[in-house]
Amino acid sequence: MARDQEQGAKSLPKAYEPKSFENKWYEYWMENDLFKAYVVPGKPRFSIVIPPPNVTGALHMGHALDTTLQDIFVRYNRMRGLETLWLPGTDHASIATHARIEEMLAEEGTSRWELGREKFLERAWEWKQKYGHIITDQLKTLGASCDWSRERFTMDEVCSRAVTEVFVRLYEKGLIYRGKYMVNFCPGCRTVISDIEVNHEDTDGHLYYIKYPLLEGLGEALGEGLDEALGEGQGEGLGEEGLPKDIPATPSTARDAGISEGPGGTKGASTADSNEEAGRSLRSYESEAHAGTPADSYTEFITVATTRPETMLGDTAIAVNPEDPRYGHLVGRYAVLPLVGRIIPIIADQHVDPEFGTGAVKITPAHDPNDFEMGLTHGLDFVSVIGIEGNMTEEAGKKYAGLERYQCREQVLADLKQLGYLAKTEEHRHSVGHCDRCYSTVEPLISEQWFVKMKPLAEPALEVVRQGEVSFVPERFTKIYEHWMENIRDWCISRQLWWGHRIPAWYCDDCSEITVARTAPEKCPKCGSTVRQDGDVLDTWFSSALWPFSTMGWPDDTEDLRYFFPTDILITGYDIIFFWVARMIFSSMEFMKQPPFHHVLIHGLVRDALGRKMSKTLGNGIDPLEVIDKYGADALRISLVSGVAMGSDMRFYDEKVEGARNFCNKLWNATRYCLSNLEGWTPPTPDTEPRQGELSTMAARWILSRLARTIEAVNEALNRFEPGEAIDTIIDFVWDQFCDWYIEFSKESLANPETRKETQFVLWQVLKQSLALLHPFAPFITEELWSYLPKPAQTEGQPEHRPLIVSEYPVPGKLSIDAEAEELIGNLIDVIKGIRNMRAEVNIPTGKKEKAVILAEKPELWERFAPYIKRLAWTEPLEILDQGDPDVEAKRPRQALTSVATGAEVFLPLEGVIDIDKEIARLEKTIAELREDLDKTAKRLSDKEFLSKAPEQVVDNHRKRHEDNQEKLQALINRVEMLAKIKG
RNA sequence: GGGGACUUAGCUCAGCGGUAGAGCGUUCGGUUCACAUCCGAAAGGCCACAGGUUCAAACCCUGUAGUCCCCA
Repeated sequence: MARDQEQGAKSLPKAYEPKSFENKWYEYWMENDLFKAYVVPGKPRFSIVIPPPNVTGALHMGHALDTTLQDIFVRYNRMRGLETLWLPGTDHASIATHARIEEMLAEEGTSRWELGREKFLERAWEWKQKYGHIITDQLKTLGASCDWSRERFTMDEVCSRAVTEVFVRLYEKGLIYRGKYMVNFCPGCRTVISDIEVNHEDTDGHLYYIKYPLLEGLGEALGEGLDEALGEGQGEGLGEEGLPKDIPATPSTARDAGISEGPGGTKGASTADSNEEAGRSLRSYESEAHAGTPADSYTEFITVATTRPETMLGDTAIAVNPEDPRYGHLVGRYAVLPLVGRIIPIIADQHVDPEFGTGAVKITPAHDPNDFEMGLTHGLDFVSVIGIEGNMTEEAGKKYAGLERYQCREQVLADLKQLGYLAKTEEHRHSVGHCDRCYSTVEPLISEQWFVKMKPLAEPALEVVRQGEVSFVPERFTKIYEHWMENIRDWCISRQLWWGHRIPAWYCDDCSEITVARTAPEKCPKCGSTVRQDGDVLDTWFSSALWPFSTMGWPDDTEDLRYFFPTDILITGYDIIFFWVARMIFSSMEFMKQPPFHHVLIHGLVRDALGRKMSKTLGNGIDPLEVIDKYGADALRISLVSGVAMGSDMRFYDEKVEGARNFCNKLWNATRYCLSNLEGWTPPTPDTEPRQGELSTMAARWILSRLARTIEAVNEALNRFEPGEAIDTIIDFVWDQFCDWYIEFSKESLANPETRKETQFVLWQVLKQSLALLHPFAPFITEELWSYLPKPAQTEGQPEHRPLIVSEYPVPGKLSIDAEAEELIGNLIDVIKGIRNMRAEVNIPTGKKEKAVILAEKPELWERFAPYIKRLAWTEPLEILDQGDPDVEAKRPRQALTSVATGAEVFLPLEGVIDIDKEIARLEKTIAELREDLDKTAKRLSDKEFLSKAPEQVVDNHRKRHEDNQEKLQALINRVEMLAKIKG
């Protein structure tokens, strides 16, 4: 697609119009397979997998940032010549997809239950085929150079096979188990979710104080109701065996319900067996005799405080702290549960906080995680009163069964009040668990689910990070990861959903046999009866955890795996370290015996201009596509990384993109300038091009030296994984050094036939390398401009003849630093700035020619610089005097503005125009500043400790600065004296 | 309750041992033959506070205060 040189600058439009070429280049890269990675044994490679976006999703700023960062490293490494794979794809997002499809069904007046599993899945697949590519298409507009031929979906055949394989292997190893535990149920998503999907948030609520009547002893309770109660109790809770899976288990007691500690189960719980005897006395008893009795029938009470009064229907104990003197005498006695009439024991447990409420708390083992633990420890009964979708169960009693949980709360409160049990109500702020996805209040309840036993898997995942084989950038995230891994709890992986990987477990219709297998068994291997598969699917993250190797064909030993695995880096936001990063690490350690990547680059969140998180509910999200439409993808990309440090949140606002777009326009026009001056010029081949040290103009030596520094700094920043620093370095170079200075200098040296060719070469060289340096950050504009660059005569493997994306990244070593040129041009720039400054102070309009005089140490050097000064400081005529000239004092301008640079004094003779007093004051100000600085350096330089301990380089710098300043100071002092004399 | 981050120019943020930086905004001046999506100039900072380490601290250490996040 390289253009014919003849077209040159003429065909490059005046203004930067990203829309006119961005799509074109993406198509070009795709058509030419330039994103494609090949297995080339022995060749160094770079690989990375995308954090698969949710297939239902639309691109948001978080994706834009994440994608930009990945593309920067991908393109950087590709240009460095590594075989580079960026593997893209999406995940199936069980819950989000369900939400979409079920919403559609609701609009049609039906539901997934009515439709049935198979029909529902058909609909879901249809939906996926139709809309599933939206987000990946959007990634393309951003410029993501993914190898789309390798695109994966977590539910495609390759990935699904890996999921089944992992499930079966972990089950066979005892690392996946099924059991009844306290889990989090989200009524909004209608499924159980894992612990990390619950967000605890302080919420305003109430603390209700409820009086529980005391009984003298168990004897009192063993009235008429007891036998009945015992009889009833035995049978309770077993009923859920025959219930469909979607209805949570409602066990009555730990024993009856088969609640076990299981493998890797809850800590500190004694076994059901050992509790059998001791636990007997801690049971509660249903008692008709006490149900619905008003408070005034009793004389003694113990008051408990609770934030969730509706759960009292499931209370099976009251607990106090064993150290609490207020309650010691009550431990071992019994209380009556108001409204219900259940007789419940008062127990002592050190976990009870005496400071909370009255120091006595009600225990609802089936509906609170802490109470659940206590229930196991003390062998309490488990009464489930809240069921699926947050409605009260039969066990809550006839009056409450079927009520929605908050309605029930109101009812319970009303009843308590009426019967005289509600002691008082207080305002109270407390932590409430919300669903990460739908924000519903999560309901803790006991249910039979599948879990991954985490401890054994966590060990190697911790070790590999501790050993530094996997490192986090920034480093502080290491601690966060380690802390989580060290305190990890078992992972609930079953979900009451249909869209996803169905759990490969089959239950016998006759016996209790569970078969976990890669393919469906025809009959129960134990008794030969029919079997049915578990109805649940796995947590979406279960499949995402396998992403780095499932996508490459595992469990087969594929070429891709052998060559591209493990990947090099993973780039993602800190919000999914636990959900995803941690789980990939332990999965990979278990199945690949090595980490899935070596560096984890963590970035922050993109916030709105006010620093708020972008959210649908707030409506403050900014659509990246709109930004791209307005400013171009390159501008968006630059604005997302420029000036941003890894790991910290950033604010996004229009002005930032505008600045980035302006930079693109700058580059565009700099290119236009270069091209217009390169017409008819052919670049030399590497063997005929001028050497850096042989260039005749100081400016050329200077810009190449600055370029050398830039190349080094950019590579260094990228290797430290700091793209924000890298892009800022490039922008500074292109704008402030190349455009503002070198291009301006070149206007002179191009006009001079002796230096024209050299200048053309340098312009070409600097522009070429700038485009290359910038390409990973702004791929479209750089590829576009690159295509206009003149190409040298074709030789084998010449990088200029390849598209920029697969050309060459500038690396340190080819250009060197030229200290002399940097110093001398630095002085020149100081002189030019000095003149501009003086002119501005006396309001001489930009562009108006004025005379200037330079008194120089090396007049011949300044003669060479004269054309630059004339042009850049609008100076005409420019007189250069030799400091060594014996008549210099006579020639020195008398009435003039003065500024001093190293090696040169500059005068603006404006006789009659200048105000001598004002000029003296101006110079005095500079003198004062210089003196202050001289004091500092003098103090340092007279400090023996500084001289002996500080590095030589630092001492030298101070010395040089001191001397330069002294020289300047002397010149200024002389000048002030002279002006004073003129004034008389 | 435990852990972490942040506090630098009016605003948004870089810098994290050796002369305080950028972008935006502000003020002044500019139709200079690449660019007004621009050019030139300027103003603006006890780098939160208090101690300590060091020849040298915005940067390292210890406290304090405020803001935010994560985990329980």
